[in-house]
Amino acid sequence: MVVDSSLIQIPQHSFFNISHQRTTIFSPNYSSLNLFYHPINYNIMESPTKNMSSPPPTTIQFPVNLFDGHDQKRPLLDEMDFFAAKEDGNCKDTDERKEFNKPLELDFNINTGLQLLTANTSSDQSIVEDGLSPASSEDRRTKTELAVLQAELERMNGENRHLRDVLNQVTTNCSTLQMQLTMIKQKQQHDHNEQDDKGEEIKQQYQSSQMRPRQFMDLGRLADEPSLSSSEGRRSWEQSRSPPMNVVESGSTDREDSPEKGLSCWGPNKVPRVAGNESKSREDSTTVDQATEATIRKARVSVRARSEAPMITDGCQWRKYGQKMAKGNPCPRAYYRCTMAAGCPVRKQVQRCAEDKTILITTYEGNHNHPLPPAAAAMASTTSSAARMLLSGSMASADGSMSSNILARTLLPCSSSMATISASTPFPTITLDLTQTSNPSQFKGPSNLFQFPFQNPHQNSPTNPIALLPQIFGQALYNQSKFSGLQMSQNLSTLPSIGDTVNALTADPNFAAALAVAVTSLIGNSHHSNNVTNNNTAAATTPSNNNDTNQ
DNA sequence: CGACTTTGACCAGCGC
DNA sequence: GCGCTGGTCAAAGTCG
Repeated sequence: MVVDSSLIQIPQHSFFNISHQRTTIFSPNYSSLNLFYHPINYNIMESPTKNMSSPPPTTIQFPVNLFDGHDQKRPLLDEMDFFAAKEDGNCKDTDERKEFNKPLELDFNINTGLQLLTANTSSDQSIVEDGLSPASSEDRRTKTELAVLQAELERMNGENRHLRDVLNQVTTNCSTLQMQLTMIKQKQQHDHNEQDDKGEEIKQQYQSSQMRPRQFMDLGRLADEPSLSSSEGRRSWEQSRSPPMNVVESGSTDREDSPEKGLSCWGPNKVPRVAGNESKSREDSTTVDQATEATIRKARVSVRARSEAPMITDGCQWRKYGQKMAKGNPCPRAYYRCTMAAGCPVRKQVQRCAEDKTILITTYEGNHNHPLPPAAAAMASTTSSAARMLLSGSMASADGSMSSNILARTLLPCSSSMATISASTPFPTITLDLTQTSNPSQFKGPSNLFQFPFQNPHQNSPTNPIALLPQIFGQALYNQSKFSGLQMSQNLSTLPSIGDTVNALTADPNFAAALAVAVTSLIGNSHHSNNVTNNNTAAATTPSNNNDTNQ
């Protein structure tokens, strides 16, 4: 509602009572002034912090800042078409309106940049002191309660966010410890078996079968526990042909200082350079940190997901720099590098599965050296965690691959068979298979490590496996085939914070109930409200477009 | 015109 | 040493 300051003039100490389609102006001089909105031109300027598409609360009172330099002896105003004065061409001028137009010609300034929900309480106080009706006092009390509830909402929001961060950190640490414990148990089990009555031949077979996975295990130790680096692990690594050996230069890493930091967002590093013979002369001088860094960089996370789109959207910006026909696959493999920051070493490969072309295989490699948007951070966190679990993994099996029970439980709580770790490739690779149907009820666990940070109402089909993808990856990996890139980018850039609010509101039923009571009490004062208004009011009250909140 | 994609060339590692 | 393969580069083309 845009009120031109030159249109109407209302005496001091008046205030508005805005309800749906009607605005009542209470004034000591006038009994009441009812202003009927033009339904079609219902356009209210709200605070910039609020959603512009959300209509105001159904019933709002706000003081009117007046200056009265004109005739106070105006006729008693009863009702008027609020838009008649501005839209003469569109409205039929009744005699009644013409009567009203006379006083509206007086200059008057109403600031309706409506801070409707954060009204000045001091002004409210002045209203009370000016001797208002009991009904308005009741409204003021309701309004105050609403303000208190909003403050409480914000406080709980922040608290919820903080607790979730803490929970994620604790869960991550727990997962790491769990894997390390399992690693120790398995090692002890193997040692015990070796000490029993197994012959040397069996022992050699076991060691042979363990060779490649042990590389990862030892390197994982290097990554997570530099002080525990074993010479065996280093030898295994140095005997490997993996390119990380050839790392000439490696940037500093923050992983040693704070593993959680590395998990929350891929830390910075420099682009390692592969330089054949040159690096060989430096092998002896290669530090553990460099090997670790190279290992982290070369560790790959492969995501299998059904998608008709040529590439899944993960929140990052990618630039295609090559395409090759891979052996044994009629579909070409595309190479992308991250372009969100100059020199970002992160790259990914996108290729369709040869057996099932509806499956899109995306392989990530490297660490981002720049801040990430929330959606990309969620993705990066997931893949980084997967890579770290891979590098610290101990779930070795005799066939060269690793069973993924623990990894699946920790990384992908929704499924126990989605994650596999492969040692058959030159680089340690973890594959997250999201093409399998999983039980959506398993997502309901209270402390999943990778809770979906926000939801998209368009894709919450629990029976659709692809719909589970964003829930796992914070929606970053969602198949974009059904949405435009613009829409998705907007969602990714704006929804996380909204999602936090949504989660905060929906997570606590008591809070939701309290909020519902507050909203109901607010809108209950309006007798002209309809369902649409109620919904919009709730949307304007809650700082998000919460489609899932049951109120 | 800048950003991006395409595509052939180039390089390194590996197996024979 | 040669060929194969994966990965990358960079010039040319395309697009908005």
